[in-house]
Amino acid sequence: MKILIADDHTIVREGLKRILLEAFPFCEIHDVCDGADLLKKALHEKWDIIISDITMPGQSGIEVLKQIKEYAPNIPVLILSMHAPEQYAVRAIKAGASGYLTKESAPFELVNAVEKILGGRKYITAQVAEVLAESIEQNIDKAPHEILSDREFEVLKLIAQGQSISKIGEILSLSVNTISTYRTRIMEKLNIHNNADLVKYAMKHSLI
Amino acid sequence: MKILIADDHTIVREGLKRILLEAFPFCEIHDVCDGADLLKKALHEKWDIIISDITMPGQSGIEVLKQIKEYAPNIPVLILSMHAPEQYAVRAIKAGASGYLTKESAPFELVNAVEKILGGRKYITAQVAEVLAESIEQNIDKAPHEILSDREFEVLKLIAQGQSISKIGEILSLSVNTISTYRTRIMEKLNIHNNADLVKYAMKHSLI
DNA sequence: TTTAAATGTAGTAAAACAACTACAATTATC
DNA sequence: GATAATTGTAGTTGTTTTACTACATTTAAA
Repeated sequence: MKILIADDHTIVREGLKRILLEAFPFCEIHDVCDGADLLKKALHEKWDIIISDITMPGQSGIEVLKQIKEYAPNIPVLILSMHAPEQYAVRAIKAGASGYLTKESAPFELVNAVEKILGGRKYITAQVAEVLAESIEQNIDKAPHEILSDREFEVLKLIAQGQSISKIGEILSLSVNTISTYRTRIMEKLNIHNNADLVKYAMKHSLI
Repeated sequence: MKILIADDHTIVREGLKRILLEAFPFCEIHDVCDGADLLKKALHEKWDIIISDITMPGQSGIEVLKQIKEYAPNIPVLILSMHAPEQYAVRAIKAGASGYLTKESAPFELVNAVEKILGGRKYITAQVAEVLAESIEQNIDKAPHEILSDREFEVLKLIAQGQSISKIGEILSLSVNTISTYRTRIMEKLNIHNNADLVKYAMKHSLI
């Protein structure tokens, strides 16, 4: 059995390996530390499951997930994030993840998830199920930022973190103009008129 | 040997345990998941070393660290954080930490750190040393914004309110370049590198 | 009481950004 | 199943911002 782990924190990767090896002593585990490597490795070798973080240098985990799903739809991906499900679970599942766990989960839950996913099923915790259910309801009762597209959301967070427009362009490998367009659309959608309010918005909604 | 680990992410805690047990097979490791438990456990038992995250629910790791150092100054504490040293290392060391590592470090570095600290020394990486050195040159007893000049303070507030540089120039009837210079000086003094952090700073200190 | 640092102020040139416009590909909606 | 809206993406152009540099006044330190 081959498992691929993606996480930018070495300690986390190494910890994960040990947890998984304890449960699956005969599995072969590889790891990568950013989105680019993840994509490369995911497509060039055969894996039984990929376990990936969301926030990594370079492309976000969701982006990479989409690409993996495009080119290798059969590799199941379990997202293991630090963020509460409210923030990313829906996007992750929509992008094709087989499960969404937070790093607050217990190891046995991780192991359960891996087993279930290897069996061809999805692993949806009660918490994730709840936000999924909610997300199906109308946009009316959504927080404004939930109507942002994936890219817009990504850019919102980067701006709120203090990244400049051009840096974001670099990070996402997109034209500066594209980022600028996203920013404009974000501000329209959130009815906000400058970066400062955008930062405040992000703080208020614990997006950063 | 008794080690106490504090981190809010179960997976991280469990991973850490395994890494440490591999290096120190006979040690006894306990773990807690928030600041309150950490403090309680730290003071009610005897530990050879505490390894703690910074961002935890409830009190921050730094807060708890200060309290531990107040009541049990002899227990060495190693801070293991996700944040780059620039952000927290100085505060951590000042609060009495014996070392500051990020989760990007390799396991062997963690083990090295633990060994050195158990030997009664401090473990300071080159990166941390650098920010420490810088911090000495700065005025750290005052709240940073207290060292701003009047004009600088005025500009800080306007920026944090979302005014653009040029608008501020208009408001204060000064050249745009002048405002820009103030902004630069503000950022130098507050050791901040973008408007977003400036907004966060202002919010944190209730300046807006 | 010199000397050094901090403050208030701008100019210039280069870099970054915003505002439009545009268009193909999705995705909703009717 | 056709039509409208949304999303992902950029180019062009004019505006804003930054990064430096500079300099006269205050203020603080030796």
